[in-house]
Amino acid sequence: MTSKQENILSVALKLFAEQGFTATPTSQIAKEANVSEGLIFRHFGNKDGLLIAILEQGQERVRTITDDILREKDPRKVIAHIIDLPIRLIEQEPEFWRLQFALKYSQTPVLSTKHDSDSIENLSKALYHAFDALGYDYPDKETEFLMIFLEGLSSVMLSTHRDLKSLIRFVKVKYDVVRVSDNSPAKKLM
Amino acid sequence: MTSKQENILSVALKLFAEQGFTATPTSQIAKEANVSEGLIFRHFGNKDGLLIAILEQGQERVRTITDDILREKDPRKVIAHIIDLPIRLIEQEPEFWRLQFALKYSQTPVLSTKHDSDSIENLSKALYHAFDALGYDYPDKETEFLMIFLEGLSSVMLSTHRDLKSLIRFVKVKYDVVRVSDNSPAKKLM
Amino acid sequence: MTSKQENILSVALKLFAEQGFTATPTSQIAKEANVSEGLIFRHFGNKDGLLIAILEQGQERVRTITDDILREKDPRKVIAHIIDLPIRLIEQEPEFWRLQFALKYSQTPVLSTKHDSDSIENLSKALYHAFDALGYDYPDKETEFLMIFLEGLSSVMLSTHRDLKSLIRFVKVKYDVVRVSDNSPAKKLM
Amino acid sequence: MTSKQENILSVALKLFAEQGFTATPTSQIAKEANVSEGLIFRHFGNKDGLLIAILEQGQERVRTITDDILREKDPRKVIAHIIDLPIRLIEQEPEFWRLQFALKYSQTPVLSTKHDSDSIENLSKALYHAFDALGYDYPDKETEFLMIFLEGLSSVMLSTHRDLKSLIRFVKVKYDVVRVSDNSPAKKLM
DNA sequence: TATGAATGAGTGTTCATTCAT
DNA sequence: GATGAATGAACACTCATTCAT
Repeated sequence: MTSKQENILSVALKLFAEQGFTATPTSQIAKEANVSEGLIFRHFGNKDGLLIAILEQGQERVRTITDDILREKDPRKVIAHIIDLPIRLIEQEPEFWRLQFALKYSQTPVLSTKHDSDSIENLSKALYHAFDALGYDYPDKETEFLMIFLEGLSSVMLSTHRDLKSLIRFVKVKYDVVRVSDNSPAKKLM
Repeated sequence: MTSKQENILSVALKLFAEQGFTATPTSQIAKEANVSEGLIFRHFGNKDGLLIAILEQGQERVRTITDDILREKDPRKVIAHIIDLPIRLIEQEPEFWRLQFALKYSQTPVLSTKHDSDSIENLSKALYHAFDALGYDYPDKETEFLMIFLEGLSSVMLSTHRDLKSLIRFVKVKYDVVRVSDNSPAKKLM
Repeated sequence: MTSKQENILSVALKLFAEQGFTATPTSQIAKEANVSEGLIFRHFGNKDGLLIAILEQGQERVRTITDDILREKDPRKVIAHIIDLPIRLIEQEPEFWRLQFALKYSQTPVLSTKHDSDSIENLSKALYHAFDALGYDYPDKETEFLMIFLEGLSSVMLSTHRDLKSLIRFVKVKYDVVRVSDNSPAKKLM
Repeated sequence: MTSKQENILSVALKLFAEQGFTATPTSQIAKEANVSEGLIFRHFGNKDGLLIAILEQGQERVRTITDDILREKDPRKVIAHIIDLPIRLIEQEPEFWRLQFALKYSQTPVLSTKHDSDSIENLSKALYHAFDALGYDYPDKETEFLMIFLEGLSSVMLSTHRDLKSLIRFVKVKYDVVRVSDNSPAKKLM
């Protein structure tokens, strides 16, 4: 991968995230990447190809993080890590995730890219096993519930500037996956 | 509002939801609404004006539903109704909500329409009072948590075809806002 | 001529003068004249018809002024009056003349309206006779020269905001058609 | 400047002069210049940009002629050259001047191009010095008078097909800036 | 007489994509 | 590999004009 290629990729990700995929002309990408417009098509075939390359590159980076979690054995730690996942991922590369969410609802046929469904599937399984190991009555429902909450959490993180750190701690306490310091008022919940 | 105007509005909502706002040409709207393209601009000024008209019309219908909930006094019923809200709203007009979510991430400046932030704000307050009345230790956090879950729930309902009825029941049981039938195994959770 | 018709005519003249004929939409005329757009077409057939009505109405008013001059017998007074003509006409209805000049170069096929060529022809003849009566060697050339100067004068009056009063006086002195007061320095010219 | 660019420029000048700026669609320019419509916008940004390019190109050519005059020292020759200017300029590029005059009255905001005001300003100064050097009592008025006549002369040349050669000779004799042949009757005027 | 909803041809402009160099 | 001139199919939008009421 030449430096020009990298350049195109990172500029395009930034612009797609800021302005949207369709609203970003290839001419603007070329200009801001200091590259001729033709080069984009030489390397990525067409505009969709460019988007796919960005998505694949991003998912590669995501996998390195989720794989870590999947290796974890302690069920409480699994749950805690998964609760931490949205904030970790989004803080690491907000542009990629903003684009990801935008595409999800954009009805662009390109969204037929595998998405991140594989990773999600694996995380769901890990979460199920964790809830099961901890003796939850309905580990499947608990899994679904928490995963959907995290989906919402990601969504809110991306569309507002709210500080969600304390909420995340609250959730961990709720699931009893964090050591509660004595001076913390969070003792009995629900 | 003439019948042609109604026609334009409903066709546009359908197409915007299916294909996205920017990806839908006004020419297509005109053709499918059996109307000249110029008429769209005569009535709504420009394409953004058409979108805004659709959004306002939809929010009007949303308000009639949320207003009902805000009149409810029993805290358990408030919570139950709010949990039911996503499925109620989305089943009633899935196209409107698909469009709403798409716009949220589309970076289109048009999304500066107040959104449904007013309704959400009011529902949050009602939820807070309900949790407070029921003696929850951290009603603010509980509110935030549940609202974000519901955000995720809506998102999932729109992007997949999963059946979420049983999950919703599970959540209601979790919050103890539904009469649990004897043969139901859901008694103690978490 | 109903009051609505008058209204359309005067609003259209104003707008045509300010923005140009082609650049002024009939919709704007209708709105500013508090009249439905259809009415314009009912009365004047089409947009060109409206322009022609404006032009004819204006030329009627012009003729009443030029006819006065044509009745004058004293050659010096004829010349003086004709020199005064541009400023008199333009100060009286600047909008009409701005429109007239704009049309002259606009290549709009409508410019084939007789223009004011009749009046100009008659004024030229009167000027010729005046110069002839005063013993000018080349009354035809003098006439052409002065008429063209007045054309330029009109043009400059319309396109700039220069004060041309003193120049006009200078021209009258040049042609010896005004009583020069003793304290005036303009005694010998050229 | 590629040959296609030149092509666009010359075709556009011709059409703008013949039909007017607003009345000439870019599609027609493209067709007659054997060029895709998009190319016009690639090179000149928008239709106004095309007009500006035409105007600047024309003014460049004008300056080479006026600069010649400004180098002249003999006051009589200065006056004679300036009297000759309209016919020289307009015969050289009638289309450019027809366009220039059309724009002057068109109320198009594009006319804010400096116009040829610089050149005119300089010519006025040269004329003033010439009249001054020749001992005219009111060189400023004489300058204004002649400049305005020339404005009218240009206007008439563009809007009619009259032959103005003999009038121009008459004017030069009037200002005593041309050698009068013996058989010419024009000796003393006014 | 007067309205205003409706039309449809056209206008300037954008943009992904191609291709000769 | 890399450029940038060139294309052509769209696109949002305008506007004179018609017509039922």
